[in-house]
Amino acid sequence: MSAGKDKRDENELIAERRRKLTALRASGNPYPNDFRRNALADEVHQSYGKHEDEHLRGQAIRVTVAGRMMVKRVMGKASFIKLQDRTGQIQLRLERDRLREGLYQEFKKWDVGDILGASGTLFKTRTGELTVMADELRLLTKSLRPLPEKFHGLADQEIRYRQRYVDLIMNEDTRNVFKRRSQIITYIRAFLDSQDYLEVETPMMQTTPGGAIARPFTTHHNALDMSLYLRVAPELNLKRLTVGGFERVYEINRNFRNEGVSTQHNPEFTMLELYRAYADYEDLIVMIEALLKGLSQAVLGEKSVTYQGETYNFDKPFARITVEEVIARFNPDIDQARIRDREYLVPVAEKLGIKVEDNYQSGKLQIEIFEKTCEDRLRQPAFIVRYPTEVSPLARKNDEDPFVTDRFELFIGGREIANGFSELNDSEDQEERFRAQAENRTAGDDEALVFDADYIRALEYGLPPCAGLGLGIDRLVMLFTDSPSIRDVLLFPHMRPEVFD
RNA sequence: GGGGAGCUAGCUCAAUUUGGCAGAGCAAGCGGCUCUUAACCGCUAGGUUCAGGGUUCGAGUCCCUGGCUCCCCA
Repeated sequence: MSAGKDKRDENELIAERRRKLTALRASGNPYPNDFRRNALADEVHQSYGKHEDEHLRGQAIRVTVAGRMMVKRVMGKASFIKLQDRTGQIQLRLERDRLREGLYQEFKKWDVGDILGASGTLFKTRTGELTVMADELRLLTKSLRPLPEKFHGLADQEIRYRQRYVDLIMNEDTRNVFKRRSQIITYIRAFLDSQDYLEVETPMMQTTPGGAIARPFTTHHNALDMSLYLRVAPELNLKRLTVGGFERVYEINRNFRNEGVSTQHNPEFTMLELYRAYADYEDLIVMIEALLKGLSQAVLGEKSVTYQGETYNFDKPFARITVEEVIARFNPDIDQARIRDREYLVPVAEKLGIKVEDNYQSGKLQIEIFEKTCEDRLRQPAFIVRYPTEVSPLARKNDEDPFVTDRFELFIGGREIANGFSELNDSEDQEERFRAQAENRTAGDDEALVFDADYIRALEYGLPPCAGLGLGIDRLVMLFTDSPSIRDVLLFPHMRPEVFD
């Protein structure tokens, strides 16, 4: 659709507007920046919407507004138009005889999409719509490209994503998604700041991919002539800061993972990651429950959220169940006594269509089986706990059962929203885990962790006992905006390049 | 990576079982109209049907290749 479209874009409609622009240039500046408004659409509605017409006219309340003209209805010597600003729309009535000589004639040549400023007094129309009777009117920005049709608006998904500016002009729902996204992040910051967390920023470009099991992007630094990775997680740096004495830190920022693109995945995505000293994963579970409950209340005004027709409740403590228990629950045929037996699990996994690699031990097999058979059935908020040590190279082993770690993942609506654990602060144990990951990497697993000698050195100075958490902001925003695709909550989702010829 | 759906005027969409003059509404231009709400009335103009190739007397439609988007699966 978009390929090769640019040339034809210079069509008659644009040519006509360009002619108008040329005429405007001849008689003045079509892009002035000396106009200042004193009212926003929503403020005007809030302050005066309830007053009667007679009262409004008696008060002669003057306002000066500005915005993009979204509606233009000319009826001879009078018109109604609507201006849209960041708060909404306000109607204006223009009458030829109330405006400067000749201005109404000029206005009739202006187009929907142009940005205007106007002053006048408030009244209400016969149908009760609060309206500004304008006596001053200026063109502030000439628009050259026609907006989508006023009734259906912009529906083409591709254009909505590629030309988000048009989507934002046309679709209030889109504007509301991104306003809510901002509210959510603001709430999270306030929540953490109130608990004395320190917000930090750590490098996005690193010499190792960072602490997560994921495939990285690589880039190149020209002056230093060296390869760099875009981080897959800030985890190791944030724990270095915890070693340094920042006992409560967090970062809300981008991670980059070189994976497929889908309704759930974008190559760059936003995570909250936090670390808290003298706390374990159970403390974080309690914290997340409080965070989500408070967030829901703050953003939606209630303690539950309805997503794609299904309602999730944040009011009660969330379910907690171990990985092995949840596998048993959804796979009653599996022999629980042999759930750590690799020889037993391999054929079970293969029967499920899982491609079993030689280096998969029973923990990895458990997780593959879990992902295949359990994940999307976890609808109400649930913490899955005790992840196998094999797949948790940075998490603390459980004191009683070293096969598993003190780790959880939070699932809502069948999707992983958060991942957290008590941190591994035994440098010798960590060194062994890195070596195991390095072996996997040598065996061809390009998602495996890279041995990070400086991180071991940091741990050797002493990482206080602590717990850490990663929470996917995009997925959280999807949940709280009822958005079916991650692209709907990213202002500029990743797209293949548009071809301009 | 595999499967399915889609791409027609600036926008939203049509175009008959089985190939036969590519249309409407909005937007635009001109004219009319001093309370409209997708304002209304009249006239006019607007097309590389995603791109390239093929079949055919004739292709938006059928076939092949490619591009981009969406959805499902891995």
